Parts: sequence; C-alpha cells; structure tokens
Amino acid sequence: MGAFCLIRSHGCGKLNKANKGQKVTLAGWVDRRRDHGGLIFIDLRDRDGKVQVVFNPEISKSCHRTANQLRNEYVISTSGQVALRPPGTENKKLASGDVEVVADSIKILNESRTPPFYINEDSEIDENIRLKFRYLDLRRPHMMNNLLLRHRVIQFMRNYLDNIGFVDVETPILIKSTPEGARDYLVPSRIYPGKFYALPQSPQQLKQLLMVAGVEKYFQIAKCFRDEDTRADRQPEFTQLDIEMSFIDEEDILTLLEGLFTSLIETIKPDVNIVKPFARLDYAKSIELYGTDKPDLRFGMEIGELSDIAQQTDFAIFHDTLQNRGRVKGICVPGCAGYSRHQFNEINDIAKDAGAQGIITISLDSLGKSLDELTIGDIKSVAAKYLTIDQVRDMAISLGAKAGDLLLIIAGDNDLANTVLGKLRLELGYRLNLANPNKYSFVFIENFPLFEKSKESNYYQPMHHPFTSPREEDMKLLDSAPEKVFGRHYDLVLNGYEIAGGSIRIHKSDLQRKVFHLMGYSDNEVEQRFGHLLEAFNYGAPPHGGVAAGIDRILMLMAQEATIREVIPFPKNQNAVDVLFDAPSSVSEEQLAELNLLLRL
RNA sequence: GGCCCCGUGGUGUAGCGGUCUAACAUGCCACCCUGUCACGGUGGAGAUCAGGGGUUCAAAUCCCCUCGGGGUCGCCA
Repeated sequence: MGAFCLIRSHGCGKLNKANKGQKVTLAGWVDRRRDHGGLIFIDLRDRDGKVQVVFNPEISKSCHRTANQLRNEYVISTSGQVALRPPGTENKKLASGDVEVVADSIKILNESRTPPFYINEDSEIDENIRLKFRYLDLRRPHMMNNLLLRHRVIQFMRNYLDNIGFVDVETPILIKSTPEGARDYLVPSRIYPGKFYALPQSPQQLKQLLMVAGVEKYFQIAKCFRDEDTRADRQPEFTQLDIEMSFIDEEDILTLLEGLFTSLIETIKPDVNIVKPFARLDYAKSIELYGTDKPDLRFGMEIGELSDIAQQTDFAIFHDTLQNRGRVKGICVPGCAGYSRHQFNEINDIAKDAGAQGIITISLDSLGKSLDELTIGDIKSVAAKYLTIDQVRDMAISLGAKAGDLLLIIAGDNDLANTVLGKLRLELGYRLNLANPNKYSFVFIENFPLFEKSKESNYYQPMHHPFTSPREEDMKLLDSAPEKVFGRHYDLVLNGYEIAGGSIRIHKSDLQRKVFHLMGYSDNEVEQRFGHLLEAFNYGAPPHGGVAAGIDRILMLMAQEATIREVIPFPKNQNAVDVLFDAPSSVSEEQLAELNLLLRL
C-alpha cells in the first residue's frame, strides 16, 4: 500500500515467501484469534487479504499480554519479522499461508464491540441488518470484492473509451422536470418559491445537446434517478455508462458495444466463456421464440407453434381457442416426462400466476424409445384421448422433443401464450441447470416498433423514448400508420437481463415535433417541455446516436449476485428506504418555510 | 394498489396443537492449553417465539389484523 501509509509497510494479503526475513509493520482488523495459552495466533485482515501474526511470550511478553485482550474487529498495528512457517504448518487456504509475522510490537488503535453479524465468514444474514450496518457488511471480504470489482469495471470502461477518443463530460444533477417516462424526483428551489428542479432520469437530452455542441464522442459514468418501484435489478438511483456519438449509424454503436463488453469480460473475468460474435435477434422473433424482449440464450427450449397440428385434433379446447383467433403453442422440457403430481401442480401454478387459464401437459413417458416407436400408451396427458399418436409425434418434432421429455402447451391469446411459455421456459430452464453460470450469452435485440398504442389514451407512446429516430423507409408511415413504423432502436441483452439500450436519435426539429404530436402533446406543451432541445436542433445538429448501459446490472451478472444491491455500496431497500441513514425523513419547519413549502398530509 | 414467500437467543436454523421450564450450531463471557488456522477442552450468560386479537382445557405451532423484510405483476420515456 506504499507511500501514503504512515503506520504500515505492507498489505496483509500481499505477504509471501519473498518477504522472508523482512521487518514489516501491518495495520488492520482482527479477523480471528486463536489462543493456545502460551501462544496466540491472530489472523490480521486488511483490504488486500489476511496474514497470520504470532504472539510468542518468549519474543515479547508485553505483546503477548496485549494480544490476550484482542477481540474480533479490534483495529491494531503490529510490527515483526516475516518468517516461513514451521514445515507442515503452512495453510494453503491463505494466499499468505506460507509465512507468518512474528510480532515484537503491537498497538491497539481502536477496540470494537462484537459485530451484529459475522464479518469473518460468508453466511446468509437478514438484509435489513446488513443495510443498517452497511459499513460492517462491506468489510466482509465478499462485499469488499464486489466493491473492488466495481472499481475495476468502471476504470476499465473509462480507459477503453478514453483510448478511442471519447470525452468524459459531467452533466448536472439539478435539471428540469420533463414528465412522461418515469416519475421525477423533485427538488424545491429556495430562490424561486413554488418552482422545482428535477433529478435526471438519465442525461439523455444533455448528451444530445453535447452532440450539437460538437463533442462528437461523449461518455459519462452517470447517476440516474427514477421514482418508480424497485426490483431485484432496479433501484431508485442507479449508474449508467452513458455514451453518445455523432456521424454514425447503428452498426457503429453495436460494434463499439461488442468490442467494449468483449474486452471488459475477457480482461476482468478471463475464465468465462463469451459467445462470439454477439447474437442478433428481431424484437418480434424474440417474443415469438422466448416470450420476452430480453431472452436468456444460454439454453434453448424455444417456444414452438402448434396451431396447425392442433387444428387437426379432436380436442375442443384447441378448436375453441383457434376459432377465437388464439394460438396453440408449446415448449419442450427435456427429460421431465416423469414429473410427479406435485411438480405438475407447480408448473400449473406458474402458468396461472402468469395469467394462463390452464396448461396442457404431455409426457412422452417412454425412455429409451425413438419417437417413431412411440405408442399412444406411452403418452400421459389429459388430452391423450383426443390426440392420435401421429399428432403427438408432430408436436414433439415441432418442439424438438425426444422420448422422456415433457411438452407444455398453452392455448390462448398469442401474447399471453408467449408470456406464459416464456416464464415457464426460464423457470424450468433454471431449475434444470440449463443456464451455465460461466457462459456470457450476449444478444442485440433489433427492429423494435417505434410506438406502442397507449392503454389509457388514444395516443402513441414510444417503446424506447421520444428521441428515437424512425427508420428512413418508414417515415411516410408516420402520418398514415404510426403503429407500423420501426425505430432505429436496439437493446443489448446478457443472460436474460437488459444491460444496455440505445438508438439513433432524431436530429431535426420538424421530425421531433411530429413525434411529440403523435404522443399527444400540444404545441404549447412541446415548447414548454422540450423547446430548448428543438431550438438546439435548429443550429446545425449533427446526426447522432448512442447508448446507455446499466452498470449495476452488468456488475450483478459479473459478480453472480441475485440482486443489484450486492454491487451497490449503499443501496435502498425494496421500499426505497435507506435504512442506514433513515432516509427519506422529515425536515424541520424552518427548512420547509425557507422553501415556501406547506405539507398537505 | 394486487398476488406469493418469510419473521424463534447476537447470527443462522430446528420445533408446526400438550413431551417447550423452547432445541442445535456458531458467536459472547470466564478459566485451561506453545503450532493452530472454522484450533481444542471445561463451565456460564443469553429468547416478552415480530406486535395485537381470536379459536382451544392447552398456541412458537391453527385463524384474523397490523408492522417489518424479500420476490413479482402493475409501473420502469
């Protein structure tokens, strides 16, 4: 740790045979004490790791006496000689396990209460307690590693982009509320009574203005704020790698992303397997095959269309569905023909939770046979008596099934069938361990519709955001059939998580105005909310586009954590509460008065 | 706002109508121990079973409500 450390000469975890005989001074926390009466061992821990320190009364009586008072998490500094451990007592589990420090002086820098949970072992602890004592939680090596990983990833991104000509520009945190999209966090203005700043949901408009300014290649590690409900992969404030470029098209951005993420993972996680080149999938295709626009491509189990086969059967449920413009679709669950009653119930529950009325299961309970040898007696299904063996075989072939597999079939509305089967695919795929945790399966999702019809109003709302450019060839459809227009938008998905999204932007004010109008904004509203952007486009705005990547999610995946909170040093809980600071909290009457605020509760 | 899961010494779990005066592991405290490393040994302290109400002769256990936590749908331009 070097030059700046006044009371230490080395990091604990960095000591090894090469330091043999050196006199060192260490500082850190007592990870564990082993008192043998005559001899006391301490594992001393700092950011770099651990090393064993020996207190021998024959070396120093007073040190040994002091070591006797030590407890876990006491902060000490100690000096002594690095010695090879006696043969046979090396500890292979410890990086510094070949050596130990024989202490000849020790100072207790601070005592510690017994911590509310274990720092020195990795066990499940109630998250509320962890968050309340986050400074202790982060002291655990596991969390410290996540924190250091975060540092290395962000450092890598900065260097990578700097090397290819990108400029890091900071944008303000106090800006203007531009409703639509997510709810804003508002900050009252003291100087202007009754007026508010908003925290940025993302630096979107600012980076576009930087393109107008001529920055050409911009990036920022940007904090974003959205006042929406949390999820395992969503927090009220989160961090994006924000990128924008001028004079480029989609391919330039996809190439940049592929290069950046490939070399990021290869540098920081050299042992994992990246599927290269990154896959590409149409939005519509993704929905049809995986029931989602963020598919996990580490395993197959694709959704298959069975409507044509269903049409030929004598099964009333199939016919009713098809008559009502519904579809019959299915997936194959490999090797699960022998599922128990209980397991079938679970599958049924998943399907119902996802909105299905029911699910039809067909067990090809005939292990060892080929599909050709199947007989109707091998088929276990409530629908068996309405199906011929040829129909079952055709379904099995459509879904890529073999004997011993389980077919799950949903009859219903197309969207619903996709959603339900997509959910079952994920759930069962994970249960069957089909998703290799060391595989990084990136996929670009392309060709999103520009708009979707709003449920509440008669207007259109953007799939991505209102600044996304329509495809050139669809421009004329904007007036006649906006729902048929495709946007120049793309997402990057990794192992079932959307980790980046971007687009080529609109850079002309008349087109931007038209899109706002389709969203239902009046001229007046457009001027009020986005006048600054439209005006900027009138002064030589270059064509441009960019992307924003969710750094917390990327880190979550790299650290193999189940939630984003594990890679955020000080996250909020599911109810958006910071339990360490107890925020949000009340403020004094004086503070409210100064802001001209009156609470209406 | 809806749905699902969880709440038992400091921590993690067991117990799921009576045997609970609540068990186990670890941690904590005291003493013993010179080669351990999740050290070992002996002894000890530590729990209104989240809170409230109900059912019952009897509730940690069953039911209802509240609170807290997690997951998810809605929401997230």
